[in-house]
Amino acid sequence: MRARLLAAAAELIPERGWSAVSTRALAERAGVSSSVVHYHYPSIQAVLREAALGLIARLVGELDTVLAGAATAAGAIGELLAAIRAYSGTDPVSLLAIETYLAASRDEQLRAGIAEALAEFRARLGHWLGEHAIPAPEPTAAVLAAALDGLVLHRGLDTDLDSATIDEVLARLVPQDG
Amino acid sequence: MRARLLAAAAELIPERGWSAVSTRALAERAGVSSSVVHYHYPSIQAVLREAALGLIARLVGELDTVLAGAATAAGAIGELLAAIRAYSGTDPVSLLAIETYLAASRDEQLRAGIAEALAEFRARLGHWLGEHAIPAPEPTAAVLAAALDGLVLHRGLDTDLDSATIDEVLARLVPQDG
DNA sequence: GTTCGTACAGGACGATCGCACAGGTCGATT
DNA sequence: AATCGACCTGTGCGATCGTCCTGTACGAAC
Repeated sequence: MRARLLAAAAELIPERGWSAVSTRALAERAGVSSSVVHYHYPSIQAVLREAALGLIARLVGELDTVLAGAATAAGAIGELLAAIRAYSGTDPVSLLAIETYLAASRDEQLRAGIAEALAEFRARLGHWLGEHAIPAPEPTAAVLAAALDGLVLHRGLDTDLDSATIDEVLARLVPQDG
Repeated sequence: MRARLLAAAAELIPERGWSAVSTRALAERAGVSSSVVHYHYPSIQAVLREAALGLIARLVGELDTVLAGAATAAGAIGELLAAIRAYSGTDPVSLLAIETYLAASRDEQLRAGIAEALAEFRARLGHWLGEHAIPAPEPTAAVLAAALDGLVLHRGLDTDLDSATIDEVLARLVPQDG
């Protein structure tokens, strides 16, 4: 039942906004009484936090499988862009991620969790870039991660952001010796 | 008095979150009765929308003065990074901007307004890049704008993101012939 | 067969929400 | 002096909020 509550939270946060997810709406979506929420969790915030951090962790975990499909650095950019192509900036996953960024500014526990996930993402990406002879791998990973998040953010406002030219521009970030 | 309400909204949106700004809190911050809100505006959403779009427009307007201080493309990157250095990702302006992005997904009028502002930002930046012989200026401007927004977003979680190395990495986006 | 802990339902608490409406103050107009 | 419109206050409506409290169904333990 905790899983059903978490799934309901993951649906409602993008729909209504973090601070507008109510106990009753959450329970109704999960198909249970509103008392169940406070039986399993001390507060609404705790449900939202767990649901959000769970999704973020899954997103970070996807990085490895994405990078596994790329041989060159430019190829990795293409793979990364292809991976975030599913996130239109208006889909539930994108919105939930951004909502979590914001809620983290008002919830220290959430901030710590998401900061750890971001650090892990950058560390893995930086390690991969270093292995593929990209100069300054860690800062490059940081800029790349920020650019990917920013692109998802902007794609919610301009759906033209997935043109092929974006790939070429973003590939400038990973200069190859050859 | 409308100005006082808008100023109060600009304070409260980052503090509480878009959907958690109430009529009474808004009125109290502005130093008036809660009825004043509905006297000047048809709804709370209308106040938040006007306040948010006003701030976004001011931010876009800053671009020209920033670019005016740069001669080369790499110099422009430095100026842009210096300009967003004031936005820590946890300051009111950053948070208000991100809140507006999110609220736009639930408010078509807001979405149209912010999309127009973003288009203008990219057009101006793209035009400047084109004048300075950067290849593919428009897509470069789009990626650059996304990267800047993403960097602000991530700086809220990792304050190390303003190291000098970021400048060099981001400067790869604007290759010069020489 | 009785006891007991777990997992749920239902209802009620005071607080707060957006919004509407009736009155009141006050400078400008006639 | 009377009138008017702009602007603001106070109050109240019904709805919804988070949380707590009281059952109750039910399988496991003994």
